[in-house]
Amino acid sequence: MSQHGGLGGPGGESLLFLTDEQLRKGIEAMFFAYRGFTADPDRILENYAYGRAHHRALHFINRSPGTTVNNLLSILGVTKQSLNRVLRSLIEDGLVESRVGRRDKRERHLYLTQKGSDLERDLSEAQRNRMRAAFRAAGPEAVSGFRQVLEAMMDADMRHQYNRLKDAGA
Amino acid sequence: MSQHGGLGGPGGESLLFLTDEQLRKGIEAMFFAYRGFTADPDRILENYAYGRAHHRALHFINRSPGTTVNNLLSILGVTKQSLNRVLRSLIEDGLVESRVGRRDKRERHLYLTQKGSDLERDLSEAQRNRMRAAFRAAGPEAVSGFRQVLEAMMDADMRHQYNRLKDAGA
DNA sequence: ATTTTATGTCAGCCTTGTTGACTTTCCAAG
DNA sequence: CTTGGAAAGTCAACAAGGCTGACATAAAAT
Repeated sequence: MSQHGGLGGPGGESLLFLTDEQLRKGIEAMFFAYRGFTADPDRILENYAYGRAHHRALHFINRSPGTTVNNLLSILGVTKQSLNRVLRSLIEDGLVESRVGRRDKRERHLYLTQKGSDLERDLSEAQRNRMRAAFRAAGPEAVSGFRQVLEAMMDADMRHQYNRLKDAGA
Repeated sequence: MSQHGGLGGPGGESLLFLTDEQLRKGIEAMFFAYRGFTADPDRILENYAYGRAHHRALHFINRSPGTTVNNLLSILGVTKQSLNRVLRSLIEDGLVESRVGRRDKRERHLYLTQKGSDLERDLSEAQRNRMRAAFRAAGPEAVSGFRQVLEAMMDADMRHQYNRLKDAGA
């Protein structure tokens, strides 16, 4: 086993926190925290015929209005069939508008309608409230560390997606 | 909108990091990081007839050998029917042993067999490797902040479960 | 003119969650 | 000792949301 920690050998001071025990705590923290992270939007979605997949679509369309289907596909990391099922219901219900591209007419550009924007706001507000409470409780330095670790945990291509979004909105 | 930040009014210095923009970055970081978090075990599980649900069961049985079904139920937060399907296949395939309770014979105490322990080790090693790389890249202080924010993000009852596990293993 | 790309759609499958109804076992209170 | 209720397991039916494969259409690119 890779049990580091304890005795401060050469470089030991930087390995002190990397025991399997510490790593397992991190793993379990991710597991339990993610449950909390999704709990509030999930509760709201129970009142609709929508699930987490719809929430994700609404979030990223709101985030990048006019985004194409292909773009959304690569961000969400699902198949087009899977996404299409979600988008179809959102379009039918009038939460998302799909406009044919002007330059490239094959593309569909996605926008939230007022109705879609309203639901997105409800969902993200619930999620932001929890995030805000957690950030407030932990403090600014903890928040910085939180983000650093999460960024380092992403796959490289997802980190690029994340950074494109991050920079676009800032 | 609850756009704080900017101008350092009364208490402004402690709210500087709580803009909706910062919160949204935190939300997206959680989303993308969780994908990375599960990616490696998922890849291993493709070679078996198992999924994430089996991984979770193996993890927590390994974590608390002899735990009862009810106990596992409350940790995993699923229905007994859902867990039962997973446990049944793990028991049939000889990865988990279910022993009738000595004091209360209604209870089943769950243990990993050698085979179950082997798979659990593979899965958790893959997950730990990523966590270790992220922790190493971010540094000890970031790790502390990471854990603080995640703990604050959990539901209260999940935080209790987490702490019981945390203390037991330490 | 042909190929590639973007999108949509149909059919079918899997995992993993749900509810409801029911049985068996067995501890514990009356 | 009987009975109520808790713990566990099972069966059936269903839904969300992933997946693959096959196919259609329109439009861009070559």
